[in-house]
Amino acid sequence: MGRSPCCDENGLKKGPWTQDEDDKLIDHIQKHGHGSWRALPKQAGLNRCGKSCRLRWTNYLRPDIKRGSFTAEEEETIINLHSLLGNKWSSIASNLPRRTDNEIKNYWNTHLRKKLLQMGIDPVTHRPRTDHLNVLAALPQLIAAANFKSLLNLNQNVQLDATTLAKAQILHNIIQVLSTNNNNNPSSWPLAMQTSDNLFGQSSYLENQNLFGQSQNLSHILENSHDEDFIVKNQTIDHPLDSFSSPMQMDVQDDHYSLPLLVSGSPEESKQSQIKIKNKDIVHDQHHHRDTSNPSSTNSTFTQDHHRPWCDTTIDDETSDSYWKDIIEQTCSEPWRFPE
DNA sequence: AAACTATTCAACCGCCGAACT
DNA sequence: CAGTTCGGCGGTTGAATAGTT
Repeated sequence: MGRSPCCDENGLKKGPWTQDEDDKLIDHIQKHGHGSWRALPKQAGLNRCGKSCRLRWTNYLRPDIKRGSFTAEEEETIINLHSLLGNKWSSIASNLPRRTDNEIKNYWNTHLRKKLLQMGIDPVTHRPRTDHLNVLAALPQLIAAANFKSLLNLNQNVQLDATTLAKAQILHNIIQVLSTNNNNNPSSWPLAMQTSDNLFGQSSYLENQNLFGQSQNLSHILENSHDEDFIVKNQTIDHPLDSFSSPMQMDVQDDHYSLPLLVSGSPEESKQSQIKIKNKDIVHDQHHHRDTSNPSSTNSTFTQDHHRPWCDTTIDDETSDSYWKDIIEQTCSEPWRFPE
């Protein structure tokens, strides 16, 4: 079956639409409706194929289209629906009044997908990534988990592999530098990072014995977080990044240790709230009861990525060790912004 | 100021299923 | 019933723009 593309017809114009073409299309549809898209171009005096006209109308000229930035609610809706529907853009669009599937698709590919990746969430499965990038992206959660376990005085005999340790060391340096450079002067970071001789020794969070003293594998911490010992009700724990930010607490309720609910604002809102860490940012996701045997596989959606200095960097699916170099470089080139 | 790189998004491409002939 | 047409969908492209060196 199938058919040849309608635009293969001789002499039909392709590419960006002119104002004159737009006017003709709008005028024709307002007067006669679109009827048969194939017949429309000739009737409207357009040297375009019907498909091109339909696309132009449905994605751009239609009067009921809402354009501009996506609201936080819209973002949340898209992410939630995408976790349920996958790349069913038309279905997702049907739940977002006045937004087109094309716009949602573009927004996903250019903003939301990256945002999820930066949070260590696989944008396809909507679950935490399991590759080494996840260790970085989910660092706050991982470290919090480690601290949490330490608080509970658990003893674990788990090997920490050298690679993970090395990466954690780099991250520790980064965070330590951030914590000691409250003047927002990124130019001082590289030197500070190079001269940091305080590896694992005095950190307020990395001196955690379970994490480094007893060589607790980071991922294993989460994998084992369903242990009964790991379940605490109605407690809050200090976030390990407290040393350079306002206290962040994890709400631990209902026998769940929850990863952050993922809700994100529009680009404008994200800028305003970037790097802002507040207690409310991490909440128990009561709407997504995940498998408690694997807390890392939360089905929660995204909230804010501003608790990472590398939040604006792009992390592709393809990974390599050079990534870590890039992380350091990017971290040092991007100013850390503190809560206002 | 120019060259280069990264990002955005409008538009196109190719495929599919339903309707039509 | 087979072939054709059509509308719709998701993936991809590439020009325009913004940012960086």
